[in-house]
Amino acid sequence: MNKLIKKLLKISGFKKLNPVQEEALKNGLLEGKNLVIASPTASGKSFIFEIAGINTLANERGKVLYIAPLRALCWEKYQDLKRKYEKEFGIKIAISTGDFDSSDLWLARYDWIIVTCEKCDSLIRHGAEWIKDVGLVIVDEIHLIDQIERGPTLEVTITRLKEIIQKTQFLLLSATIKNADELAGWINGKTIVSNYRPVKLYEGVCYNSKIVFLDKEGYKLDEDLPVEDSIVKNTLRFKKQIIFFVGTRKRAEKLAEKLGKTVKKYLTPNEKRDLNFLSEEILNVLEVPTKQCKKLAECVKNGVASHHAGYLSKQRILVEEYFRKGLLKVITATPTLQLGLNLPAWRVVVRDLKRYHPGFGALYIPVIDYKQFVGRAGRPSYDSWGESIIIARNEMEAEDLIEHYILGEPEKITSKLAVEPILRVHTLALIASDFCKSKESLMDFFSKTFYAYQFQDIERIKEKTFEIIKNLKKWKFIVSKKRKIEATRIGKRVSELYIDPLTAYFFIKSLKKVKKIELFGILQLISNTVEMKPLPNVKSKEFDELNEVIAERESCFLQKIPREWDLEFDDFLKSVKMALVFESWINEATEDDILTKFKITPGELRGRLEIADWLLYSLHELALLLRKKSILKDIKKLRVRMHYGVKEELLPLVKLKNVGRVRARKIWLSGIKSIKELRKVPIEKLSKIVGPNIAKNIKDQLKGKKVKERKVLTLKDFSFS
DNA sequence: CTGCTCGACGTCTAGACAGCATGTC
DNA sequence: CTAGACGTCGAGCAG
Repeated sequence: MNKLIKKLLKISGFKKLNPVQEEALKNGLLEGKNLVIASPTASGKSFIFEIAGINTLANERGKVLYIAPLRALCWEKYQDLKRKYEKEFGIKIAISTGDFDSSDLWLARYDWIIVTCEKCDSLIRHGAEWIKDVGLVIVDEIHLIDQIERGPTLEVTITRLKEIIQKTQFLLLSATIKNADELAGWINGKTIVSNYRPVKLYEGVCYNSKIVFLDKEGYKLDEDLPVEDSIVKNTLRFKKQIIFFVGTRKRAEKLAEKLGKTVKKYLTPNEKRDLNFLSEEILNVLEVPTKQCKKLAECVKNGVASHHAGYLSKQRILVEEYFRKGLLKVITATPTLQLGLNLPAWRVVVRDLKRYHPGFGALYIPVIDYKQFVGRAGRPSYDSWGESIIIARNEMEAEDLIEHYILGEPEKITSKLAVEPILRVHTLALIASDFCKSKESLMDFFSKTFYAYQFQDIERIKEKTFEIIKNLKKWKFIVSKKRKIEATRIGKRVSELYIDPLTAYFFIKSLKKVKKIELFGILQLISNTVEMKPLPNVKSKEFDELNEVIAERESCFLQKIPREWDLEFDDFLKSVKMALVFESWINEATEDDILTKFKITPGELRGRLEIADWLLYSLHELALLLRKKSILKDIKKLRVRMHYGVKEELLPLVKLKNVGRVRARKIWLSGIKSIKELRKVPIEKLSKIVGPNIAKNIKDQLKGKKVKERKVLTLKDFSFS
């Protein structure tokens, strides 16, 4: 066996290669052959690309580019690779995602670069030179190319990479899908399909108080408990952990609450003590805990936690960490945990197999999703096998579910490229980065996509693209000279800002119209964009109130108010609600106020504010290009207020480090209303307001003249645990 | 008159990427 | 064309 592989095996703590890995080697993994590998989670796909990556670097075949769909996944992979290989092989590993960025210019100096798909797209648009030096491209979770929202970006990004670096090796990693061959055909490579798992998985069904497996003896359950409880009881008797997948957030929270009663009987005093600490930590993530935080904290005391996107990421990370450590026994989750993330449990229960789709009602989830869920069953170094359980109502249903999910074949994946908004974004991007300079070259590009390969026909795309080009011209983002198409200055900027050209068009239209700025109007403008969608629902009770707001503030709006019977009215109403939420935020409402009043969870609010920040920045940049000097300052101010969630009067105070909305308000209330006054206040008095440490810190910051020190942030500064 | 239970009816539903420049309680 | 859990509100009943 190759010396290098031996060394890598040792580092990763494996004894020998598994069948999938052998297969990959046989098919030219180290010889630069393109491969599609379709196998279950935890089948050792990571190790395959690690071998390929290190080999590429060792033979100086160029950089390695790793693309994953989630920031969390990138972060996990980054830490893992760094720990294992950076020192050992003297290679430099970098991460570049929306929240962590090893400054783009420097990326050229790194050997192995980890990015999200959108970031990769953005880097290409900004013309990153080092892309040319990439010798191996690894795309993780490639089956997401099927997703309507983000798949096309992935598809276009891969196509562009293929065009820029034609000799480069491509390694596509996928969940088990039906048509992996098609993907392989597209990238002109070979397919490796396998069902190998390092830990044996037994898939079963639960009905009539028993769990039945296909190829293993089942369990009899307590009949006097609800199903979920008796499954948990059965699990805890083996001293094992379990994850439940359910359909909605509410159900996840509810189930966690319910299961606490059963779980707490199995906790040792030590565990109870540790859980109380954890509970406390989870409770105090916010200035004022919301009802939701309190509920989660209560559950955690019993060794159970729910997990979904409505929580703050810090809370989620805590839950994941302590489940991994074995302290938490049960997680009830929505599909947040579907992808990647190393969070296995001995047992996985898929409780809700139907999910609601607007306009279609409740539909069964795809087999791929089911397989991804149960892929988490079995912790490689702890369990000698894993178990997954579907909950059925009766024997009849159980048989159907076994047939469909356990024995069934995963679906085909199909290209979703012909979807308008995304095609619009990419058409402009292709033109703006001079990648395509005519209709013909655009069509030539699209003919190299997975869509074209799969359907052998790009007529639909052609039609849509021509329509899009017409609009982009109308909006003055592109111009055509003779047969050539070119982006205008503003078109280029729009493409770089990574916003939908349609959003940019609305922004520009509004900016041209605006004379005096109305904050509410701006807030509504950024709320009614593609980027902000899907907007939180308007409850029927809120309807009247919102209509009143609309009437009262009629003059604020930058867009024309649609009529109640217009199609856009629904979105308009939602955007007004969103604007009200933002307004409360910058008027210093707490997260709990917002949760109570608008039913928007802290996690969701945080997410929206992030989008708002990005859109406000874009709005500012467009105003700059339009020479709307008079409103630049106002937009900037609004952006800062949104960032901190403060009224205008606190703006001077939040400029200080370690002073956010809470401390700033405290200081202000004590009568200190400006930096000037703050300088005069004796440190003793300030200590009483914000505590001695912070007081000293503030005073130190004021010592220096006006010079603001800029710190170059490295990733070391972000430690998660 | 008050407080409770029950059922009919109505309501609501998963997730998360990007720009830029850096730090809350 | 298609679901199902949960909240709300009013009716009906006991105290």
